[in-house]
Amino acid sequence: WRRRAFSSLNCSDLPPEQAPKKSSQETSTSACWPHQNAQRPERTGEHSPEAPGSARAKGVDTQTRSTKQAMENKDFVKLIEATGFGNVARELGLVDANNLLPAAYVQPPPTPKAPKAKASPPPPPPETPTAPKPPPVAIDPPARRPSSRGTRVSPRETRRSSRAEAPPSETKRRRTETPKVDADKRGLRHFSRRVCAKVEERGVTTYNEVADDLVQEFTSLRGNGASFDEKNIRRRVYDALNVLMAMGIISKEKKEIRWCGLPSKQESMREDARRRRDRAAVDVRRKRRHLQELLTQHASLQNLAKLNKRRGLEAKNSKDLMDEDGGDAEANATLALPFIVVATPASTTVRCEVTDDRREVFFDFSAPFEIRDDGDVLRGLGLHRGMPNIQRAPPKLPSLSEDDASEKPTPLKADAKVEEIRAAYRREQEEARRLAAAKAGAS
Amino acid sequence: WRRRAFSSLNCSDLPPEQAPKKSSQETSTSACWPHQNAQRPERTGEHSPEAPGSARAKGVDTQTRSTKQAMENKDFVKLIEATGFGNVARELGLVDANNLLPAAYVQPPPTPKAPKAKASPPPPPPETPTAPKPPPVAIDPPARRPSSRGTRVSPRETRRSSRAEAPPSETKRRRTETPKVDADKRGLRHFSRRVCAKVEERGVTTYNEVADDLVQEFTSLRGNGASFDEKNIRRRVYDALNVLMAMGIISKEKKEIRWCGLPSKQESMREDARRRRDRAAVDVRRKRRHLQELLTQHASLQNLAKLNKRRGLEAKNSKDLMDEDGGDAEANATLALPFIVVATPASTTVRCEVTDDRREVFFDFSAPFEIRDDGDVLRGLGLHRGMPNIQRAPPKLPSLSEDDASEKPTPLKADAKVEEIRAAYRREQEEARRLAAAKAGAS
DNA sequence: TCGTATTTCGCGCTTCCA
DNA sequence: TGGAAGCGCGAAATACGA
Repeated sequence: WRRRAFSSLNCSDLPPEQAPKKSSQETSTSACWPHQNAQRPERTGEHSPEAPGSARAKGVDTQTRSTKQAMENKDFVKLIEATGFGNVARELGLVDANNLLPAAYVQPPPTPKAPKAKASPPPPPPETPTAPKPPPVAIDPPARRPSSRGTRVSPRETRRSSRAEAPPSETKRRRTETPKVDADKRGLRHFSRRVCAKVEERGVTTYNEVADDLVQEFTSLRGNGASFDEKNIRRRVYDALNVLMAMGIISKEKKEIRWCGLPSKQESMREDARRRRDRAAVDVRRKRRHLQELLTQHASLQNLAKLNKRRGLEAKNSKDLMDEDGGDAEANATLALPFIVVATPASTTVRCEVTDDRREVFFDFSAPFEIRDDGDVLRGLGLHRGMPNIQRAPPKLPSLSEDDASEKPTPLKADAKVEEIRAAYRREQEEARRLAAAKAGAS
Repeated sequence: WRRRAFSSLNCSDLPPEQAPKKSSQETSTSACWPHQNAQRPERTGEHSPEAPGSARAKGVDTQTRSTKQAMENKDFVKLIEATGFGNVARELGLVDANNLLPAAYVQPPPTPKAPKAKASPPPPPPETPTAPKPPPVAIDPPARRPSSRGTRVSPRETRRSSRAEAPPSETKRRRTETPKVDADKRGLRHFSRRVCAKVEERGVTTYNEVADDLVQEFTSLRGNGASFDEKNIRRRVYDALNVLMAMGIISKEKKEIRWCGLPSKQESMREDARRRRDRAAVDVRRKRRHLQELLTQHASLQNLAKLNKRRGLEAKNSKDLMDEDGGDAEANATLALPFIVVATPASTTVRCEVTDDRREVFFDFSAPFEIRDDGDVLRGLGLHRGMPNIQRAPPKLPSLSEDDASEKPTPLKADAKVEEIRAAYRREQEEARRLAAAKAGAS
C-alpha cells in the first residue's frame, strides 16, 4: 500500500450529524490503520487475536441484551485491565469497584439522585460559618477603640476580679459551649495570620488600624453582638506584630507599620542595595583619586610659582654683575607653563619642521618617543611633594567584608628639600633642552 | 599643533624612581593637555584664570612656610569648594570642619592617636556582651528542663504567689537595674528571632530542643548563673512557634517542628507543585480521552460482530429460498475488518492501477478525497452508540480555580435502534461500493 | 482519667510622647 | 509628668497522649 493519499475533504455525502468533527488531532488519530499495530495506540497483542472477525457475540436478541452485556462487560473490563487502564477506569468511575461497567451502557441514566444520602442530615451550622467580610471603613467610630481600658464599661470589665474564684466568665462559658466552632478563629495562630494579611493588604498602616479591623472582623464574624474579647484581640495583635517584625516581614517605625513582604523580595532588595553601595564605594574611590590628583597638581603649581619667583629674583640680581645675554637670563631661570616635553632616547634623530605661519610644527622621529605634559614634568621634578595624602580611613560604610586598605600608596616624605627640587629641575631642564621641546607662552 | 604623536616608550633616561608608572588609565589622564580645558577633568573656568603663571606665592623662605601655607590653604580650600569637591574633601577628612587643610601638608603626621578620646571611658562591659556560643550538645542533662513545674524548686518558684503585692521580683529588680543592657535580648521579639534561627539551623527539631537551646543560650549569655526565667523562655517559645507556624515559616506535626523556609522558597515550591498538578491534570484528561476512544472502538467492534452474525444467518437462511449468486450473498451481507474507505465527491474521476503481484494499488483522483479507516466507518454507522460516557466528574483535585466542565460532549443516546444501525450500514455500504474501496482480508 | 503539652488571655509594668 | 501605647509575663484553661 502506498498510503500517503490524504487531503482536506467535504463530508457532504455523509449524514450531517454523523460527519466526524475533524479536529486536527482527531483526524490524525482516526486515520490510523487499525492493523498496523504500531500506529494505533494501546491496541496490544492481547487484543488483536480477539479482534472483530472472531468476536464472541452470544446472540442478537435485543431483549436479552442486558444479560449478555454483563458477560461482554466482563470481557471488556478484562480488556481494560489488560491494557493497563484498569486503574484509570476505576478511578474515573468508568467501572466500579467490582469491575463492572455502570448501567449507563444499557439503560439511559436514571434521574440523578444523590447516591450517598446518609441517615443523619448534618445539622445546620449553628452560626454563620464564614461571615461576609465587612467593609473596612469605620462603621461605628464612637464605639470603637474606647481609648483603652477603664474608660468604658465593657462586659469584660465586670468580670472576675480575682480570677481564681468567681463563676465561669462569659468568655469561658462561650468557649466551652462551642469548643470547635471557631477553634481556628481564635488565638495567636489565627490572629497572627490575620494581622499579616491585614498589613500586607494595607501596605502601610498602624497598630490601631489593624486592631480595629480585626476586632470589627471578629465581632461581625460571630453574630453575637457583644465585643467580648476586644481587649484580648488588641493584646494579641501586639504579639503577632512583634514576631512578624522580628522575622522582618513587617517593619515598624513610630507607629507606622510597613509591609516588607516576602523574604525573597527582601533578599533581592538587599542584593540591590549592596550593589548600589558597592557602586557608590567605587565612585568615592575614584573621586578621591581624582581629588588627590588635583591636589597634587595644585601643589606642584604652587611650588613652581614659588621657585620661579625666587629664581627670577636671583637671576635678576646676578644679571647686573656677570651676565652676558641680558634679559634672557631671567627667562631661562624660570619655567613657564604650559608646555609639553617630547622625550626620546639620546640616539634618536628628530626632524623638526615649522609651517610658515608658525602655527604648526611637525616632528619626525627615528625611534619611539614619549610625550609628557607639564603635570608629568612637575611631578617628575618632585614639586608635588608635601601634599597631604588623602588615602586615609574611608568613611565607615555599613559593615562590609572587603576593606579599602588595599592600595595605600607609600606615604610621601613630608617635605621636599629645596635643593632636591633644584637639582631635579636642572636635570630636567638639561633634558628638555637637549631634546625636542616646544613651548606655548604663558599669560 | 598636530598632537597625535604617541607611542610606547622607554623611560631609561629619567631617574628610575621618578619614572611614572604608566597604568593605561594614568597614561591617558596625564597625557591630557592642561590648557585644553575640556580634556582635563574638573579644571573649571574658575580655576583657569588663576592658573600657574599667575600663582600668588607670597615668598620662598622655608621657615615662614607654615604661616604662608595657612593663607594658601585658604585659597586652596576655596578652590576645592569652587570645584564642587568641598563636601567630598570634608567627608574624606582632607579638610576639617573649619575648612582647613590638616597639618599633614606641612608636618609629618603625628603619631596616630585617637583624636576623639572622650572624657568618660566606657566602662568595661559588665557581662560578656556576646557569649561564645556554647556547643549545642547537652551539657548538664539532669538539671535541664525539669519536667515542667512543681518538680523542682527554682528561684522563680518561690516568687510572689499573688503578684499584686509581694516585693519586686528578682526579674523585675534585675530588669530595673540594667534597663538597657539586654532590652533587646528579652521579650517575644527577641525570642522569636532566636527560635526562628534555631529551627532553621536544626531543620527538623522539637519544641524541647529549641527551648532547651534557648534557655542554655540565655543563661550562658547572662553570666548570672541562675536560670531565672527558664519558665518564661519556654513559654515564649510557644508564642514564637505559633506565629511562625501561622506564617508558614515552620510547620509542626506531632511535636516535630520542621523548617519550611523563607516564603520565597515556599512560593517557588508552591508554583512548582501547581505546575506539576496542572501537567498531571492534562495528562489525566488526555488519558481519559484516549480511554473513551478505546471504549468506542470496542463497542463498535462488539456491535459489528453481532450485526455480522445476525445478517450472516439471515443471508444464509434466505439464500436457499431466493438467491441468485450463491455464496457471495453471505459475504455481501457482512462487513469484514479491517478496511479503509477512500471517499470523494461523486463527480470525481478515480483511476486505479494494481501492480502485477497485487501487493500495491495506485489511485489517481481528479479531486480532493478523504480516507477513513474502519473505526471511522463504524463510528459513522452509529455502531459505537450506547457506550457509557466517561466524561463524568473528574477526580477532585486540590481546589483549583479552573473547572474541567468545559467540553462536556453532548450525551449520546442510550441505545441505538437496530433499524437505524442497519439503515446507516446500508447507506455506507452503498457509498463504499460506489466509491473506490480496498479491503484486506480478515483472519 | 491523670499528667503533660499547648494555648488562651489579661493584669500590670514599662516606655513613649505630648 | 500623666496618660496612652506597648508588651512582659505567667496563671489558668484546654488539648492530648497513654
